Amino acid sequence: MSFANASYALELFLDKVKARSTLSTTERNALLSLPTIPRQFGAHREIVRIGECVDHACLIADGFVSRFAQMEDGRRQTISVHIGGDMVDLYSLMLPAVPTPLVALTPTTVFQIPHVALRELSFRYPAVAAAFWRECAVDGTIIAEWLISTGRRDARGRLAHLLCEMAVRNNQIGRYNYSRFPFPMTQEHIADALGLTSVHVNRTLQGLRSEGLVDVSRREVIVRDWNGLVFAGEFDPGYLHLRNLPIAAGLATRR
Amino acid sequence: MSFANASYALELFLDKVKARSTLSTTERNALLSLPTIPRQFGAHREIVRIGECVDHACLIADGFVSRFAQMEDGRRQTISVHIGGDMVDLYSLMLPAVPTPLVALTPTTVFQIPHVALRELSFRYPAVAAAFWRECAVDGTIIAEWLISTGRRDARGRLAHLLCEMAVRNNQIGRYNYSRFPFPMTQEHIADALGLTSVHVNRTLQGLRSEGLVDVSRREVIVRDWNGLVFAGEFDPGYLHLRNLPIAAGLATRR
DNA sequence: CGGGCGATTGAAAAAGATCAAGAACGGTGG
DNA sequence: CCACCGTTCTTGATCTTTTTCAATCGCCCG
Repeated sequence: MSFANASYALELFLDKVKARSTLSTTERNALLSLPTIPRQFGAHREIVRIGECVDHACLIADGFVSRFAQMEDGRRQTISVHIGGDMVDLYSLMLPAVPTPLVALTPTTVFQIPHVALRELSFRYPAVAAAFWRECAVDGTIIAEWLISTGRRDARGRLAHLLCEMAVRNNQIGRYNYSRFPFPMTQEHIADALGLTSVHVNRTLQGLRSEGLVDVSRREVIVRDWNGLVFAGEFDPGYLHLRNLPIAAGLATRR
Repeated sequence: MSFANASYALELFLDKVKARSTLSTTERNALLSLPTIPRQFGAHREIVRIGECVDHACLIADGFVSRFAQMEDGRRQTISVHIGGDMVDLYSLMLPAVPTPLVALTPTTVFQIPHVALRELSFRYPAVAAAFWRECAVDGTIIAEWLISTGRRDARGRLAHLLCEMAVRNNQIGRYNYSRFPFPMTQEHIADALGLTSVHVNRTLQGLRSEGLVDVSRREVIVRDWNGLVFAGEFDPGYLHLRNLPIAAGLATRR
């Protein structure tokens, strides 16, 4: 089954926006009528290049995308990863010069939405402008959470936290549940996202499997013990700002 | 000399906004007439508490403030640090529930600006709204840069990067130059900002000093070799989005 | 069937954490 | 001005985590 059509993607995005902001019917419909330019990207293709000055934002319909920084010696740090329904670079409306490139990890369908259209929509409906602004703020809190994880958790904790986040986000778009979702990152990609080496990710993954917490393969994640994984990652989903999260009890909480 | 008056603080903030957005005279004046509620905080006092739902943003006039996350076992990760002229939590306009507390490291003068006033201003002047939104986006890129640093640089690189950033930001508010600026963080604070232990920060600091790059004390930073420090931290100030940065040649660049 | 990418393993080295103790510093009260 | 106290800094020794390097394995795809 294919998820690669524009109105479906816009609906996924709207679902997420609705979980964080309140919009009237008119505003929702206006958002759903945003113009879109379909684009296909093969695996490993760059969706936006560093330095480029973009005049559109990218809405992912299907696929898996990551944003990363690259150092001169080749080291990489992934800043965010994205799945269907994510408006990957809404912030580009305010900062059109791309600081960190976007790459497709799997074949990906993207709908480009012109900045002019987004601006016009925000101008006509202040509530939509606020909602967009709020989405950007949430993106910031997610990056902050990654910083916390990278700065203060060991490899096992970081891995568990990342997997929990991806479980919840996949669940939110309604395609999958917590116990099993697609996960096309290589161990190298995971390492880049967690500030580790792929060798260490490999060994840590084996640890999580042998603890009976989770199985991670190149295609998908199978969660064996959700509460255990949440505990290992000290995962508290509040930072994702999704209302009505059907999370099981026993979540770690930060003081 | 005291920097603790509201119009001076607003001017500092406006200077930064102007470096990133274009505003008309009317808009600038409107921004400068924002109402402010002065607050004083002693060292180690919490400026906003976690979980609290705020109805104002905090503009720092004078002092040094940090935002941090705390784990259950007491480990801390600092997410951002702030100096005079920073509107620390503009994002709270969109996400009023405080996810990470703010603490004063030194005696600090804060001017609280009511959300209603900020909202009214943005409503009347769309360019101001855009400027605020852009400020939030820049805050996000700074956090992303911290993530990159924490994920992919060793202790020496992280330290150098942090010191370069603070040099530039202090310089931007026009009080100090690159070679010497106040820096009231303890080695423990620095460790919390870099995802290290204070012991390791201590040793790394000694390394930087013996390399002749920089002297860091509890009061101030004295930069001995700016280019060397920039190189050590692979520092490229672009992410701060400050126009007309009078940076010396020889900056590291990311591909 | 072959090639290539990604996963896996082992051994050794390095970076950083931990623990514990002592020195220096900064501010306070007498 | 000095003595004292708590905080911060400094140091050494040791332990742990993670990286590095190098080799092999295995699987998927053309």
